[in-house]
Parts: sequence; structure tokens; C-alpha cells
Amino acid sequence: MSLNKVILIGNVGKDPDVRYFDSGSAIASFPLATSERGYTLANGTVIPERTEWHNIVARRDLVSFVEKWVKKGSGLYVEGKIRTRTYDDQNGIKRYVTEIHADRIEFYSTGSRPADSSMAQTATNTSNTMSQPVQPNTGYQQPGTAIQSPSPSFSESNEADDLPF
Amino acid sequence: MSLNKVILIGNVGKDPDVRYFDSGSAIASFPLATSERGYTLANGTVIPERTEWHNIVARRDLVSFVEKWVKKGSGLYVEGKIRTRTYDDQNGIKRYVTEIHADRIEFYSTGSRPADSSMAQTATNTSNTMSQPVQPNTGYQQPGTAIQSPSPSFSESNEADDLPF
Amino acid sequence: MSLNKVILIGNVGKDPDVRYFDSGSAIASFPLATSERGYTLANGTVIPERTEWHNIVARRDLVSFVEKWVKKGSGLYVEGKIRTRTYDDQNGIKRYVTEIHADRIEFYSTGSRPADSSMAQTATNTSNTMSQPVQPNTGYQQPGTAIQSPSPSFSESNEADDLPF
Amino acid sequence: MSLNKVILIGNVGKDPDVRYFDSGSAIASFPLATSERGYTLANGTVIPERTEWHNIVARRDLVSFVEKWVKKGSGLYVEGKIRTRTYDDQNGIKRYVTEIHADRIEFYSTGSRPADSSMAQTATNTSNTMSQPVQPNTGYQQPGTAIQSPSPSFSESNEADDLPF
DNA sequence: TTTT
DNA sequence: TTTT
Repeated sequence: MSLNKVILIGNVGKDPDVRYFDSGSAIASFPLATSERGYTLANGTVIPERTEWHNIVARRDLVSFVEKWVKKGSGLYVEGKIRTRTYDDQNGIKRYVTEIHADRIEFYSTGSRPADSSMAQTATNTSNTMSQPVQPNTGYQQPGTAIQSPSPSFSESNEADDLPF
Repeated sequence: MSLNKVILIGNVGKDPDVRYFDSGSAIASFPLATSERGYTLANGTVIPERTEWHNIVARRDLVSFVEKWVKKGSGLYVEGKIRTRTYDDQNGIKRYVTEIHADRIEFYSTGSRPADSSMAQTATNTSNTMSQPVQPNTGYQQPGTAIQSPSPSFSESNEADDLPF
Repeated sequence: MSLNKVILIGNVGKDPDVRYFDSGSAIASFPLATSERGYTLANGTVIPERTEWHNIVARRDLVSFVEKWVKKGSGLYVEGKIRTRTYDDQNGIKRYVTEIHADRIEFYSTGSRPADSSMAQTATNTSNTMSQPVQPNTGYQQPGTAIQSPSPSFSESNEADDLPF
Repeated sequence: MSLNKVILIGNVGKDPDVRYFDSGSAIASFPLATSERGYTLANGTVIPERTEWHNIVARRDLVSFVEKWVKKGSGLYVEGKIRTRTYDDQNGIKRYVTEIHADRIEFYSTGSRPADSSMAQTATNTSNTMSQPVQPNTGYQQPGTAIQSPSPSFSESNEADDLPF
């Protein structure tokens, strides 16, 4: 009887941090910015642009995707849930930090070039016929794709649909 | 080029706090719980239930709606955006708090009784033919309504659609 | 530069239809009802309840989940995208049918019993310690779970999070 | 116990059709395209781009917004619910058409110019200090705005927040 | 019929 | 700390 759903489109603030644990699991995290454009009211009041920073946390299959493709500046579509965790800071004071635990991460092309979507979508689809990105971290690169309620990056994206309709 | 969207269904943790300002504006806030049911893994590991608390903030027209109808225990559907603000605590330490700024709040009946939705939906609809809730805060009351991509509580909900289809 | 996202919570209208193809692929489909509660306007006009029927289509991993667990009456959370396809009817007239292609399907308990969520969540999690539903199709059964931006039924749901936080 | 929610980002296929009724109500409708980018599978299979057309229906306050600002080519963010209605075609055959009844419509800038968002947002905010678009239908114009869980076009968008935080 |  |  509960729903906790977040949908974000924004830009990555810095290269993801990826940590591996002895258990074999891993976690990737990075900041994502969403921006509300400023405007001016009828009475002349200027409402400035406002940028919101979200702490994105990725686990399991999403870790390798993030590690391989997500960079500072990447334009992303992120679905997930809100989680607030507590920790004690250096002064022993209880602190709260709210994070978005991602269930889905997709590139969201910001409009410009007709990006090649195939290579970034599937961890298992490495031997495809598409050209690989040559200099993946040179500024604006986005293996991006349009999102149609973006299919799960790993389980469904690039599988063939050999169905009669 | 940005999207910051949150959709929650959960229960209100305590009666809302409503504050009025000299400017004439007002703000209502309350905690909302969403719960992830626990489960047991194949290997026997027990994953306990997990409850997430969200700080909901309502402004403008939503304030009077919240003040009038939302109580501890209310089952709500909330749409909004994530905002993190900072403040200095009593020790002058910068603190962060993440809130959900609501764009839409609707009652979400948790299934049981065929609740009467009309009275809770519209601030302008006070003289309707429906009975008012008598003891609005006695436990499980929910003026609730099913949600069909719930229409804005105040601008669209109970207006007649005198259209030919 | 595109988004096509649907989120539904409703009830299954009849047992799913599952079809298998020579290629090895399969498809499951079933109707899902969402209901808008009726209400009475201030002027006395009665707006009746309205039920919307959605054609849900599931593919790949979701097929076996649907086949095994989804029944007439099931309360479901469905995420997906809208797709309209055309076909020629028996009179050779072009017809349109709009479907929701599911990316995620979860049970959504309608409140009542503290349902046991584990068994319905993971196709690979059959040997867990939880009791199986005995009479899975006797009316109100729902292996259901609360949804926290429900994790992918198959790729993420019941995996252990052996992480330090 | 129901949710019927659609979120779309796409482009308008042709200028909206606006109809007025004797009752004083009005309705606007237009097609919106969302596109799934094509890709090539590992085995060489080419999956072509796929465009989905959605029938958007706007009522009440949204009508005047649509009439004034939405044009063929406009990049829009649309929230609403799915509705399928029936009608008898010229041969007396029952036909179905699925529409998206919009609860919210916002411009979604496709990246390029730093568009001025103020004028398109609020029907009541006509005397603001922002310049009005001079030739609103000359191709690419978009009064657009970034969307932060976009605030209701008419009830909340450009109101001042004269709150102390 | 739109966009990239 | 990102983008427009």
C-alpha cells in the first residue's frame, strides 16, 4: 500500500565514485543536477534559476553500466526511490543524507547530435555492429537514446523482438 | 532539459504543521511514510520491512486542503519535486534537509470502504450534497478517492464536464 | 528527447492470455482496470464512477511471472509505455488498438492482509524459505508487496544487499 | 485503489484543434509524437526508429494555454491519464480511440536556446516584465522551460514565493 | 503529423 | 559539481 517513485532527467556533476566490497557487491554514486529555470514576475521580482542536486546511488547491474558510461556532464534519465540514511559525523552528531537509489539509468540525449544508442544500452551487447565511442570522455559524449519509458538497461533493452507484431 | 518528479503513496505520520506568514502566504508540512515490505531470501536471510519517511511541504492552495483534511494516519497520494535546503543547526553546523514540495495531494483510499470522495476534493465545493465527515480524525478516516492520474485538487477535480463525450 | 511512461495501479480483469512462438519468445496479455470514483457536484450533478480498461502486454522475463502469478482479480502495479498498433479487422478495415507494454509488473496489495511478498517477486527465487501460496487463484490472493518504486521483478528484487549500509 | 498516470515528453504533430461548446466549455486536442531511437543488434538485425503518436486532449484552463502557445513542432511535457472512448464510425461499427487527458502541459525546451520561460507559463501573468514572443509560430519557438516536476501551468507556476525559505 |  |  505504498509507492516511492522518483523520475529525474538531469546532468551528472562529476565522475561517478565506484566502490567494491569484499562480498563481491559494488556501489556507484554520483551527483545529478536538475535545474529550474529562473523567471521574472509581473511585479518585477526576479526568481533566479535554481539547481537541485541529487545523490544517485546505483547497485548491482547498474554499477558496471555507470562505471563504463556515465561521466561528468552526462545527460541522464534516472528512475528510482528515495532513501534517507543516517550516519554520525566526525563530531558524533547524527546526520541525514537523502539519496536516490536507482532502478533504471538511461542516457538522455540533450537534443543535439543523433547519438548512437546501441553501445551504451546493454552490458551483454558488446559485440554489436555499431561503432564504439572513440573518446568516450571528451566533453559532450552521450551514447544517449530517446526514452520510451526507457527499457531496463540490462534486461530488456537491446533484445530482439522476433514477434509477429 | 530537466525533470524532477516524485510520486508517493503512503500514510501521514502526524497531524500537519501549518504556519502563516505576514505576507499572507502559508506553508503546511507533515511526514509521510512509505513502506517496503520485508521478505526472506532463498538463503534464509531475512530482509526486514523498511519504512521511509518523507518531509512533505505544501504551499498555496494546497495549504488549506491539508489543514482541513489531512490528519495523522491519512492515506495520501502525493506528487511533487525533491528539494534539499540547508540551514545552520544550533551549533552553527550546516545541515541538509530534503523535502518533497507537493504539486498535488489526493486522498488514496486503502481499499476498504467505498469512501465518498467529493468533500475532500475541492475547496470551493463546500455546499455539495454529500455528507461531511463527522469525526475526521478518528483513526482510519479517509475522504479518499481512487486516483486516475489524480486531477488537481482545486483546479480540476469536481468541475462538471458538460462535454458531448 | 522523448519520454513515454505509464504508471498504473489496478485490477486484472481476467486470467492472462499467454502465447508462445516458434522463435522461443512469448507474450502475455491481460486487461487491467483502473477506476475513478464517482462523486456529486455542488449543484447536485452526479458524476458516476468510471472504469478504464488497459490492455497490458508483457514480454520476455515478465511472461513467466505473469503466467505463474497473475490472475483475474490480482491487484497490480504496472509500469510501461504506450503503444498503438494497427490491424485489419474481418472487414478489411484498419483498426487501432492501444496497449501498455509493461516494463515492470508488481503485485500491489490492496491493504488488507500482510501479504508475503517473496515468492511472487523472483523467477529465480523458487527455493526460498517462504511458504508458497496454496490456492493461488481463490479470489483475493495477492502475493503482493508494497512498492517502493518497485524494483525490477527479476533483476533486482530479492537479491541480497550485503552492503555495509 | 487505482492509479492511471501518463508522463510524456515529445513533439506536437500539428497545430491544435480547439472547439468551443455552447455550455461555455472548450476542448483542445493535438497529436504528440514520442520516438524510440532505432539500433542494431549484435547479430546485425536493425531495429528501426519507432514513433508513437498520442492523442492529447486538454480541457478547462489548459485549453487557453494550448490555444495560445502550442503549435506544430512544439516540444512538450504532458502529464495526464489514459482514456479510451468508443464511437460508431460511418459504417455503424464501434470504434475505440485512446486519448491522453492532460492534467498538466509544459513546454520542454529541447536543449538549444536559453528560452525565456515566463510568458508561456501563466494565463494570469500577462502584464509581466518579460518580452512577449513576437512571432509565436515561426518555426522553432518555444516559450519553454526546464521542468522540475513542472508546476501547474496556471495555479502555481509564476506566483511569488515570499517565504522566508 | 513531430522531433533527433 | 552539471547543464541550458
